[in-house]
Amino acid sequence: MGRAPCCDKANVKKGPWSPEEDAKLKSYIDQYGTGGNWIALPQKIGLKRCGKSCRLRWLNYLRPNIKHGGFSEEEDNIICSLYISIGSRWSIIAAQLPGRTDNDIKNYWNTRLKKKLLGRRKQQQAAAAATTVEHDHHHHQDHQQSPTSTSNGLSNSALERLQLHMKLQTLNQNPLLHNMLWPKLHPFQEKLLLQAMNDENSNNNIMQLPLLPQPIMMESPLSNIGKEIMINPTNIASETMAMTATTSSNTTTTTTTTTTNGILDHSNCSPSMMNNNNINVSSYGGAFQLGGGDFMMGNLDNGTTSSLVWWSNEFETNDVNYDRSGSFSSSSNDSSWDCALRSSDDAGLF
DNA sequence: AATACGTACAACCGCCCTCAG
DNA sequence: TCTGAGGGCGGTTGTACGTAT
Repeated sequence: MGRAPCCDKANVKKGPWSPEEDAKLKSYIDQYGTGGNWIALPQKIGLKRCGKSCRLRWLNYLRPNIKHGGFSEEEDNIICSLYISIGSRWSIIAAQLPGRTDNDIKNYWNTRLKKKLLGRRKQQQAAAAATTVEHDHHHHQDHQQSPTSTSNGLSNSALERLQLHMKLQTLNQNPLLHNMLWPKLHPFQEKLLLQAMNDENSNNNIMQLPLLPQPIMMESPLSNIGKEIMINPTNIASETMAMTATTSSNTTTTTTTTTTNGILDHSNCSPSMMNNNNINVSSYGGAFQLGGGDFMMGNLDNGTTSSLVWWSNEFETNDVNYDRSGSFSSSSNDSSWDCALRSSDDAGLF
């Protein structure tokens, strides 16, 4: 059963916003706020616009401190690492980049960054030609039938992330991703990726990529090796998770903030992977072991900032598998990290 | 100069989730 | 417990602008 439309489509203006409309909307919200009801807003102001359209215009363009264009290399790195880790959760990625909107990042990724990293499709095909049968150019036509997945069940996003992952492995000195090291794919994951790219006629719709049973070894120097980052119990079940861990040389202080639907929440809910609430930065030379759980992690380290991505199949507690993705960032005197994690359900895509 | 093609980005569509009643 | 309105989100489209032929 369909839903009633949120507004009278016939009497609503669409298309680009005029400066007058912008001014009306901005001055009203500056003065009175949104009132928590976008649908009613345009009527109050006298705008012939859908409430959703007003919301979008405000969030993506009119609200204060919005940045447009001019993405920095650091922002590129964060977007890339988060995309590999959590996929197209643009709102979560945007939350890590102050002043950026999910729409902006999504557009930037689709139109520029993806091409910058992966190159053109023909180049991808050429790279894959040694081991695969060329078929990739059918993807656009596939949209009618299967807009979000390949015939073997891997989502296009997951496939793209795998391709990106493999591509980055081959680029020891990618000028864009300076000093960035990525964990290698497990041979079995690699095999499945190639199979996914080859197997045009496969009917397998439940393909899952297994996780590695051990941490990835890497050689990236990381200033925090040997230190221990304390993480307080955190409500993992929250829609969006944000944690901040602050460390200093010998003493460890922890500030943990969990955001549940925009509301700060410090309730107790410790996932099994965070044994003793410790994230132990082990001597794996950039790989991290976390509470003894099975996980993989990659990092990028430019000397002052390290960004980590990791995923685990131990992301569960109280017999509940959480299917939410989350992210946390931590800062210390000598480094700051931005991390993203994936739950076991999603991890199969990687 | 005209046309075709490519790119960037604002905006829309429609599905999903949350939560109040 | 159920229902539906509103908000959030990702995917997609429309269009202006730039570049190549």
